[in-house]
Amino acid sequence: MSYSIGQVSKELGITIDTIRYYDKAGLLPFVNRNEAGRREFTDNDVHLMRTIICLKNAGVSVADISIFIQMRLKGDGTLEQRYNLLKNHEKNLQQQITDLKDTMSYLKYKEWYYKTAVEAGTEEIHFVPCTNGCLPELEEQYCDYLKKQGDLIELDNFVNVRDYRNR
Amino acid sequence: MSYSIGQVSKELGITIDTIRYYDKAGLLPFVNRNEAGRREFTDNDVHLMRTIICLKNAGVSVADISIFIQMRLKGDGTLEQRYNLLKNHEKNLQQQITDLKDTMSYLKYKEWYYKTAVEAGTEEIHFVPCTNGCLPELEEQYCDYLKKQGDLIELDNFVNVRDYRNR
DNA sequence: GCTTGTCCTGGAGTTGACTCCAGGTTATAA
DNA sequence: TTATAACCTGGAGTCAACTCCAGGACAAGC
Repeated sequence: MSYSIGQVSKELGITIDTIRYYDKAGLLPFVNRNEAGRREFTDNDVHLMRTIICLKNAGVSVADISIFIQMRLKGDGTLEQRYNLLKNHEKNLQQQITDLKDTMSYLKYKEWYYKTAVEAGTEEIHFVPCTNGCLPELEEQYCDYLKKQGDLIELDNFVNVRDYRNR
Repeated sequence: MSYSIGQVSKELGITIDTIRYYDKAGLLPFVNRNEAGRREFTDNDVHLMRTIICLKNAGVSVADISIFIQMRLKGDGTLEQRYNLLKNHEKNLQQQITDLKDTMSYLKYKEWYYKTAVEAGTEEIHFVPCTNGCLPELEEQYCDYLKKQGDLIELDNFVNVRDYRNR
């Protein structure tokens, strides 16, 4: 049993053009063709493509994934290299996750900022009078708000982010 | 006290060209110039730029950040719109974090796959004999490994990801 | 006062990851 | 059997986000 490019496209949620682009870029050397030259994908091919998409989601470039696939073709001699490549991308990924969490923390602070401003009807409640600069105690006020909410995890995270940003 | 574009560049870890690009794109209408036409950044400007970089890290496009900044210039009438814009990006961000965590889970599985293959000296230990396809019980083996390690959180996450992928 | 460094603008070039198109072949359904 | 749907290739186009460059102005150290 095999699948056409259109079926795989639907299954994986990526366009036909993208699959062909990946093929051109050397990401799919394992996909066979029928007599007419059309691609025929096996279940295993689709599984491998899920791994490729996973690496993409992890922020690995098409060029790097291509290197990984080329190593795969070379056999067992490259096992360790492949392991190291993944380990490296795990580090990147961990950093990305940390960054996004920090960004989220900051975003929540900004949401609080705008929620309170909307309630007050003006942004000025956060400014030093007669300026466009924020009050120095603003972040402290937000911490108090988090404490009142009992959100100690977010509080802890925000304090870290704030320390970093004001470094 | 004010800073030159070069100082800000170092402070924020982005290039001078990128700062000028952001300015051209309408992200920095608040930055003033001196008599000679050079940009002079205040502490508050730098603080605002950190927020812009934060939004960038959250995956917000330069065009969307520009909209946000334009709303800021329009004053209190846009407070609610700004809050909603942030709330929307919070959703995106939460999705990104979830995706990255799932990707991480899958990456760890692949690392285990390669670690065991390296130890065995060949990738074939994971294949159905005489094929290039993986054993159907492979993921189960990994689950057993996680259980033995006592890593029940990762186990739980991996099972979810696996269910989704094998949907 | 001269050299070297930092800044300015407008605009062109680059990169990565697609996305689209022309022109053609094969498969399927009425 | 004929239309239309799905596939093929090579190559051009697009888009976002930079990145670089030419040509010129101002600043700072010696």
